[in-house]
Amino acid sequence: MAPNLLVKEKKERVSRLRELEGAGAGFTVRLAPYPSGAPHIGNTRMYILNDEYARKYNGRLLLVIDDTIGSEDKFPDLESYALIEEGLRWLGVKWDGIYYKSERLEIFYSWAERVVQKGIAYVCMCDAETLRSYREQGKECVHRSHTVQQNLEFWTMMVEGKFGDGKAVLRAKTNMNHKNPAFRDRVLCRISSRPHPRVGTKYRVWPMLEFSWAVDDIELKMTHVIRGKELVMEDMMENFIWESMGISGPLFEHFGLLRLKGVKISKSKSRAEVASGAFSGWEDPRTWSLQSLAARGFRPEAIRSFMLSLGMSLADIEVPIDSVYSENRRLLEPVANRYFFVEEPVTTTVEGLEGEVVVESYLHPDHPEKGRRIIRTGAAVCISSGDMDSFEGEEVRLKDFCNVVLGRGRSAFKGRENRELQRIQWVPASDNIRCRIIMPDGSVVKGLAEMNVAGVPLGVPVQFERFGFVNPRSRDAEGLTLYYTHE
RNA sequence: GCUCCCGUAGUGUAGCGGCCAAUCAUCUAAGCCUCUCGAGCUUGGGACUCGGGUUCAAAUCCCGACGGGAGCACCA
Repeated sequence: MAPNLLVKEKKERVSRLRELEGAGAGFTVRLAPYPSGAPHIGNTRMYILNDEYARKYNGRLLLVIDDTIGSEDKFPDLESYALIEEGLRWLGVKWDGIYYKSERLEIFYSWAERVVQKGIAYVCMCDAETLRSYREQGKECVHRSHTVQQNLEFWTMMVEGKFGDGKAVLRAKTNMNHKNPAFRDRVLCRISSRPHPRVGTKYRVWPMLEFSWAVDDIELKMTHVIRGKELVMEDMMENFIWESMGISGPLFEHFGLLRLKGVKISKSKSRAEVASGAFSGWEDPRTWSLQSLAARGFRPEAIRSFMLSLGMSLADIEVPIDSVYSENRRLLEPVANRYFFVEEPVTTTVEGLEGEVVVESYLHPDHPEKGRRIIRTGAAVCISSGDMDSFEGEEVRLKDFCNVVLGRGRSAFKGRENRELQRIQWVPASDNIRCRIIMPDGSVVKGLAEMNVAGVPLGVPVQFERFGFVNPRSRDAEGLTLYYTHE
């Protein structure tokens, strides 16, 4: 190959994902969201990486809804299934098949039996506390020495409902003296009679994450598992089970923990707030759900390129949310039309101005071909109270219109020629549209926009000059409701 | 405490034995441009945690220290 081609290729390398060991034909990975609320920005790293690797290797991406029974404060709900698919579609993630853990209990049961038969799992009837303290002490309990036959019987009793909730669990027989206390005889299956949104009370024994995956990573023929590194312990469990059974499983790949500075996400809190009405719904920006990002006018590609820029680094990182914003701004900036908006308006009348004035400006200063916008105004205009506070008594330019010495109530006209003055946005006092803007923290900013905004299409972000990008969402008699995207 | 992981500019990231007086993005400073405190253009700023070792050669390999993070749930 010619050397100049090599150089070119090196320059075009734009955050290319590193190669995965053993990736090739048949490459299969999976996405395993848990349906306890809408998917949020924090979940997208896992989504994007799996999706992107599946594309890179021309492989398969399976969507496996991880809807086991969960816990007291983390349980599946029906609404979330749809929210997940909707969110993923918006993100541009394409899956080649969808599975539900809740439909695969029989498969887990048969594996559980095999595991018991192999002698690498036993039914333990210690309560949670005893179990934990024994694990800490490295002490074996009496149940550990039961025979395979006894364990098989106990297991059958578990499945048949002879034990109450929490009265028995299936545990892996790893090693109670394992140097890593977290690895000592972990629980594989437990009993919960809580009704499941899809299968009700049909099943009472549910697998833990690591066991369900020890099964499904084989059953669904995964070649690789790309997951956060908080799950390395689970890899160890899966590997233990596979090794004990003499089968080989997929390769594990991890990425480090990502924290977004300026973003606090709690799915369970969001769910509670959405349910109580404290949040307006899953579109409420405070949920940081994909639905809310869509409502704010984010481009899914911005999320994708941001996540890809982090790569597969194992380091735990904290990145300011502004990095995501600047990624999105890059996409919005060239296409978003510009309009005037004034926050908390105050009226001032330009003295010495008669009749109606027609003001023309561009929809986008960098793209004159997009056309012009026209504002017809009288002498009375509204400006934001913030600008009034800052510039009262000074000569400023009402952008594209005229220069005035700003005063409360009345301003003195200083000519229309374009001069180098502080420029401020304004709207005609008589002809404007009321706007309410939902801010990322859930607060509402009220103000007035020029009338051209009234006809703007919903769902297409625009820029309110010197205010920020906003996404028009709905229109009613009260005016326009928009979501604030970012600066 | 125990186990594991990580440590390149402010924040991320590339590099993974010589081409590195270290890439890119963001950030930041100045200038140009612009009827937005936007965008664009130009120029500049800023980093291999520390200490040993291996080697002709180390950001890259080894050891130790220090710092950060995660796991130690009958959640995922």
